[in-house]
Amino acid sequence: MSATRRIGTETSKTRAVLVDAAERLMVEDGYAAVTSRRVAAMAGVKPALVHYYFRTMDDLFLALFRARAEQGLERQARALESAQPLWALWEYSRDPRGTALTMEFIAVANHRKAIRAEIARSAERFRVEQLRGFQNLLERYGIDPDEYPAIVCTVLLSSISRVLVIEQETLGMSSGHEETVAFVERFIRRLEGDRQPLA
Amino acid sequence: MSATRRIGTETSKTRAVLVDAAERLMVEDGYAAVTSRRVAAMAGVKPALVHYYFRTMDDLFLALFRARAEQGLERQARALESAQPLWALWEYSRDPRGTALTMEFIAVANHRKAIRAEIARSAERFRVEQLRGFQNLLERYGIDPDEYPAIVCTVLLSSISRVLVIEQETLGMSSGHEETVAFVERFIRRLEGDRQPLA
DNA sequence: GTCTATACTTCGATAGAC
DNA sequence: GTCTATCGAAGTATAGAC
Repeated sequence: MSATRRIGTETSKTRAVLVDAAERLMVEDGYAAVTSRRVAAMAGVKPALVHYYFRTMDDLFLALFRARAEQGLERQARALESAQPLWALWEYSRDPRGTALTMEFIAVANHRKAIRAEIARSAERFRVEQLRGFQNLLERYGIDPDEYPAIVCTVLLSSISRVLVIEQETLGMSSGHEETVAFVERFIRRLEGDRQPLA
Repeated sequence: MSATRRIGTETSKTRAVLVDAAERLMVEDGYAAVTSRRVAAMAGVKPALVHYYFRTMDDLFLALFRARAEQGLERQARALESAQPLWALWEYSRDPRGTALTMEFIAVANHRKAIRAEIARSAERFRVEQLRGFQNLLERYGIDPDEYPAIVCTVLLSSISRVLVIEQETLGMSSGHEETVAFVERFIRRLEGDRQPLA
């Protein structure tokens, strides 16, 4: 391995295509399916090109993770600023694609130490941002913070949505889901009324 | 592949050692680390022996899964029959080892279709058994089933505990955990009092 | 920027000796 | 029951031509 090995630019169109292909493989077939050969095949290029844009496969995983985490943070911020923040956040958290990706990355974290730190840092940031939003919200809605602390609401919301999505999407299992969704939405409705259709 | 290929007995001592090795690898390094070579190395035998006891690696995954699922169901049943069922179930659900294994199997399910059905069936069984226990419990404790349906309690308990364990064990992340645990245990304490030390 | 060609590793699986 | 030996497939990664 020479120290001067060439690497493609980060703004390349092909690079973005490779990241998208990696994402599709990861969501549909699991992280073990994200190999240079299969990513290249899905993108319609040759495997060597993957290594031209990403020195190692870890670099590709990290590029994908960072791109999606960035988008996720923005989406969460928009949800918190919307007219019905709880509804918006609940819907966002139940998005199957994002959760499937998150779960695969957590699995990756279990055996690629280089990636674990990045994921942990990002997860922490999601939580902190969401907590900040919840603190404002619960105060606005007049919730007693001793009875329902904002941080607890944050953890509960992500826990419930995540497990529901995993069971549904990955395992095709849904017993108790309808009732749990109704239970959560009863709370939200009490605070924000019925969900208004988006403009 | 001849149709008469030899296969070792299910009661073999070595076979059990191989299953244990597979479990350790899976928990510590993720499912991708469970290869015939590495399992054999950890068990102190040669790779060919793995294929003598398990025709394919899928067979090994399934054997591991079934064995642990069986143990888990028994443990859950004992928890539900104990003096403080909610406390016992809560503690059982927060066991790190079991959850790490569960998460890896869910990741496996995403790309090994043969294993998905088995996991889904097992998860369903856990839920049904726990639901049955909760229905008795909540009635005994005088909980209004319209306000807190047993099935919802079941889903909530598994969701919260699972996400807490993943974040803690896999990512080393713990913000909000203490508060969430306190929140859950406040409910349990209201129904079953303080946790009594085990005999 | 993309390719061909290739080195090296690890994997699943099997046949057959002991 | 356990081993040696081995095949073919698939993986990561690199050098160098175009």
